Amino acid sequence: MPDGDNNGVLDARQVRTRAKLQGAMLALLAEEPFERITVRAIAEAAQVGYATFFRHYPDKGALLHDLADDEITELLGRAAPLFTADDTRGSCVALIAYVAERRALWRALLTGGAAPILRERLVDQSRVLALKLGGPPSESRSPLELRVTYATSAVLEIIAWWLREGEAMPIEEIAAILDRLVIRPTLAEG
Amino acid sequence: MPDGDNNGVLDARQVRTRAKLQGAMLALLAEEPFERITVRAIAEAAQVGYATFFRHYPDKGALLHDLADDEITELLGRAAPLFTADDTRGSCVALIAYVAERRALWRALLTGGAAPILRERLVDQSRVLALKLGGPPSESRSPLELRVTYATSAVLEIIAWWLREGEAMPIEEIAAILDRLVIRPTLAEG
Amino acid sequence: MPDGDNNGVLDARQVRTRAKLQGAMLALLAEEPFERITVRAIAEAAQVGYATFFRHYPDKGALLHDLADDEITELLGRAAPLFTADDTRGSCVALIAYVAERRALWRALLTGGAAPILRERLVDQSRVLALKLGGPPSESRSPLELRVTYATSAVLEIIAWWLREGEAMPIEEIAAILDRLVIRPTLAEG
Amino acid sequence: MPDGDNNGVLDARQVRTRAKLQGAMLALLAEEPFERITVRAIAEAAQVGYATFFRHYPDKGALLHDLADDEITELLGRAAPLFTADDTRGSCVALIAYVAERRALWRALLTGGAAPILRERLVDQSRVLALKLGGPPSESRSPLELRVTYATSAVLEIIAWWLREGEAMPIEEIAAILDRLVIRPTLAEG
DNA sequence: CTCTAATCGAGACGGTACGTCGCGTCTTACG
DNA sequence: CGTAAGACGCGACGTACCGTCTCGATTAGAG
Repeated sequence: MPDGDNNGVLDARQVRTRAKLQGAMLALLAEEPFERITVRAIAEAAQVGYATFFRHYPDKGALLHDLADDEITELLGRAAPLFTADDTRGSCVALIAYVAERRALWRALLTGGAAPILRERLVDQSRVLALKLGGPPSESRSPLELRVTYATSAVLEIIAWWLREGEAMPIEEIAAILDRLVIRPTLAEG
Repeated sequence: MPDGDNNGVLDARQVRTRAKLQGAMLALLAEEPFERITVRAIAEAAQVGYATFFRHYPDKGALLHDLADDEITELLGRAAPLFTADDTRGSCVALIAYVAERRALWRALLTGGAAPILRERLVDQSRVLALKLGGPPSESRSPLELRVTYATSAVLEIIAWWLREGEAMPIEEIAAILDRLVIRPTLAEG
Repeated sequence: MPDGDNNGVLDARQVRTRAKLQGAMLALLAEEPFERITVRAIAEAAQVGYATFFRHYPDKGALLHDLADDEITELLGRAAPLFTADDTRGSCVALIAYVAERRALWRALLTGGAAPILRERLVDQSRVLALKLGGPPSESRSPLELRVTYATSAVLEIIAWWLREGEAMPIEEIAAILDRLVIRPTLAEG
Repeated sequence: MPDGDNNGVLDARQVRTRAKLQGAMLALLAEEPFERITVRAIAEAAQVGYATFFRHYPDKGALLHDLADDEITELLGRAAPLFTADDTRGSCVALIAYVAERRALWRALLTGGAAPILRERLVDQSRVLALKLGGPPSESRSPLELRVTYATSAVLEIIAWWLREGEAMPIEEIAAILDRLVIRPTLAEG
């Protein structure tokens, strides 16, 4: 939750400023690694005073999370059925289609300089979610934690590859690959 | 290749200093993310003058690579058979056993703050290697690039998990999981 | 002259606000140097909105002058007889008695953080006044400017000392000292 | 005593840098009030990196004191005889002559923006010195503290006036005025 | 075993980004 | 519809780290 939140009521100016900052961050992420993006560059790209940045976020990481956290939650919601639905293939298509809708955002987040951070956060959230949903106390051949970590990471890797280099490949095809390479083996292991 | 290289002939003092620097880097990596490790901290931990660091490496990234590159090459050499040998299960065991031998090193590199950097470098090297070995002009169901990216990342994820949290699990077991979750599906896809 | 002046006619609210601001300034001056008093602190101490300050004064210096200028004029009016009256001793007593009446104000102004500013302004005004009154084209042993500067500064120094540390000393005594140390020598010089 | 002092042993570079900083401070003091001189301006004028300033002084006040304190001590040493010697007139001449020798320095310190700070420090030091020398337990007509405060301030005022506006006036003349206006009345009071 | 050249410890320095604070302006939401 | 609250642009602050540089003081390894 962003800083300076006044009971969720934001001045119109604040809304505008945050939108500008988030846009600037996304734009810069497409160009260089997160660590090398300076707050000054963000402020400049956002056409916003340098100090103003800190009136909204304590550091650039907070801006990234403000950007990403809602999206992560949404994505995880779409990914959960992969491992619970009967029609894994269809779930894969649905997941990829969702990412495709927000292609620009996810390309910046997953193929840009923030990828490692996003990946870590997604894996963490997946773990939390999986433990909550829990399944039966695991009589599977490998620990739940390992399977979640693996599956999340692998799904992201494949999506990232597709966003980065496989734009020519149709959604159905990448979804099928995802299904065969990751989802089915993981389910078989459970 | 490190700086100050005098035809590959190193003064005894240089050898000592570099060893100290590498040891310090490994020790620090276990505690905090690579980005937050300062050259000053490395020099201090290595009991070495600050400027001395720069006589050996242009920056801390170079030190990390000097540390890691030989290991990466070695690891890739051990990993290649996974996808070529008949006995994938045995290859998995061999790979994991190798990692286990150098547990301290690989734990620092794969579970510490440098993990994203190492991962990226390993994936890159894998791709280079795979394209060089390059099987027949691919009649497989998914692009070689994708399979390499996926497989490398997945193998690393599983090894990292094992080093981080699965120390209780015997080598054979984690190797078997690796085989079932990653290697066989990838081969099936090829 | 303060801002927002509407032909010298002030809304009752404006009068109240300015009084609050002036009171706050005086209170703060007793505690810390003028330069370190922030407009925010003044507004807060005055229980007034931050922006409201600027509706009354362009900056904190203007508030100080609004506070001080009338008093300075009054004080100078009382001080002028020192150098013109026959009974210098009585004039000294009158001057000190006047300061004593407004002890709180003058203590804040002369011994607090604004002292250097006040001193400079008083010396300036003295000079202006002296040149206006300007005796005969000076056949004295030292320049009028020097004598005025010296005398003003010295009178202030003595009054400030009395306000700061000499509260035990009766008005007559400090007045006598002032007379002997400053007034008589200055007149003898003229 | 300046910062970073290593047993009084200074690197040649440090000596150079401090000299540059002090020169820059003096130059700037001649132009604008101390409070409005920025550290950035000092560093730039001294042709020195901004951060380097802080390696030598914690703030601009410390630089000013480093500049002034030795001079203050020296000046006080020259001023002490004023109140102890038989020949007050000669002592006045000696004092003014000393100031005249270092005219540039003292003009910057006493007529520039740092004047209030210098004045305060000088008065403080005078008080310390006077209490140390401390004549007989005072049977005088006014408190020693008051006389010291007055005399120091008055001497400074007269010197400052001379440096600021009275350059045409010969040393002997201003010394005589100083003697008549301040020294003799103060001694008479003691 | 000696001498000479390299390496080293120490740390000052110019530079750049940080995050904070205060000013004075200008917009906004609310009464 | 006016006014307080406070967001904003600006720019200085003091800090941290980078990578360069100069000093002497060791110390290795060639002769």
